[in-house]
Amino acid sequence: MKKSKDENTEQQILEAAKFVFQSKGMDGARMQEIADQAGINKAMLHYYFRSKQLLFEAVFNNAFSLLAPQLKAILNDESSIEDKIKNFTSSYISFILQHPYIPNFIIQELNRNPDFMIKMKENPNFPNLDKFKYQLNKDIQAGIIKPISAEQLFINIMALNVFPFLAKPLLMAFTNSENETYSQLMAERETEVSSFIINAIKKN
Amino acid sequence: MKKSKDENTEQQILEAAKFVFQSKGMDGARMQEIADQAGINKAMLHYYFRSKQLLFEAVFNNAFSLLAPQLKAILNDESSIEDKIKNFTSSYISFILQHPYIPNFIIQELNRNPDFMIKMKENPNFPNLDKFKYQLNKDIQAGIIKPISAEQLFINIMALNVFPFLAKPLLMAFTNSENETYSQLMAERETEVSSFIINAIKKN
DNA sequence: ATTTAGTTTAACCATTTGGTTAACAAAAAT
DNA sequence: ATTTTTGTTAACCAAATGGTTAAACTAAAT
Repeated sequence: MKKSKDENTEQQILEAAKFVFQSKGMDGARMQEIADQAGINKAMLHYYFRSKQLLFEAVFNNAFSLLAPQLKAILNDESSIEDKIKNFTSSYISFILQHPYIPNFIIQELNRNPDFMIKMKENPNFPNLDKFKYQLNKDIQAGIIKPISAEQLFINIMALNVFPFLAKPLLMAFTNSENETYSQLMAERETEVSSFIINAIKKN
Repeated sequence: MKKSKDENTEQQILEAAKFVFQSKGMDGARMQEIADQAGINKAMLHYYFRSKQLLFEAVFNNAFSLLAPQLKAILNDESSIEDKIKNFTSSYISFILQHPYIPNFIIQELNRNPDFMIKMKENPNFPNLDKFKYQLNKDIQAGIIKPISAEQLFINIMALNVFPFLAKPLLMAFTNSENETYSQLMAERETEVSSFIINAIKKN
């Protein structure tokens, strides 16, 4: 069997497809551009992935499976609520530095085709809020944390972490920053965001 | 001159284009679909707007000029910081109910083509943070509010308000809600978000 | 009544695009 | 050594797409 050769090509295609799909979206991406980016013939894309749709789904699933563990950490590990918030904030920011296009890509494509989410949810280890909710309610009853629903707190944590990267062009304009100063703003958020959240929910 | 007729057609085109562009984006939108939606011949689109690009820009600018006043309110009116946060939160949520596609559309298209923002910024009455910053610093020095940069606070306010609508499909999955229960969650946020922010920044 | 100017349509066009095919190359298996 | 399987390419194809054109239609101005 030829192994090295085709696994290599398949990987090259996925790399190229990831680059093109994540920067232009499903509708804006062109099969020819992906082939050029991978340095191969366009027919190879169909040889390995059959159609644009299936190649796209491969890229999307890859991206989603990178994001999921980030979320599981905050929802299911054993640390305290306060530590979870701190850990999530700092790990999310370093995640973004490695995969800057992922959040935008996922949000954009989910809005284009919300059915994607249905398939994802069928996965039995799709993250859920149960543990986080239980833990939060315990802290609320113990009087450590002000009353808030787990759903709302989860949304707030996600919002404060993810939004600044989604809305980068808009926020750069409003805060009157260049690329560099905006990155600085984002770096400051690593501590800023978690203390903001903790101030909001902690009883004094 | 025939006036009523053509102004009507132009308006119908804009309505249809808004619908199609805002739900499918520039790349996903088809001129034929816009024409069908408007109930007219495809050639009319070019007669009135010359090209897909120009028609798109008309729709984009319309959308943006609906959003801008929302932001100006929080940045430039005379109320206290606390009131601004409350007002923005509740007015933003009712804005979304009237124009549910706008935030997604703007964020998506700005990421596709950040140069759009450059033209917008050239507008002399493009919103800026100066007044908000001055007002916030005064409150911080007076000891009413904990130290935080105006940029970070502004980002946080935007994030908490806008993100839940951008990430609706994702958050519906995580919070395990259907359309109806998710709308309820959003309704709760009208008070939830502003008290969350105020708790985070107010000195006790 | 006729000219004039703007509006609308059907038919058409060139290009782009996702996808296919048939022939060729290179390993593996026999 | 030769057959078979797998990988790769260039050329091709049909459908879709943004855009154009020339003719027909409409209503106001003369």
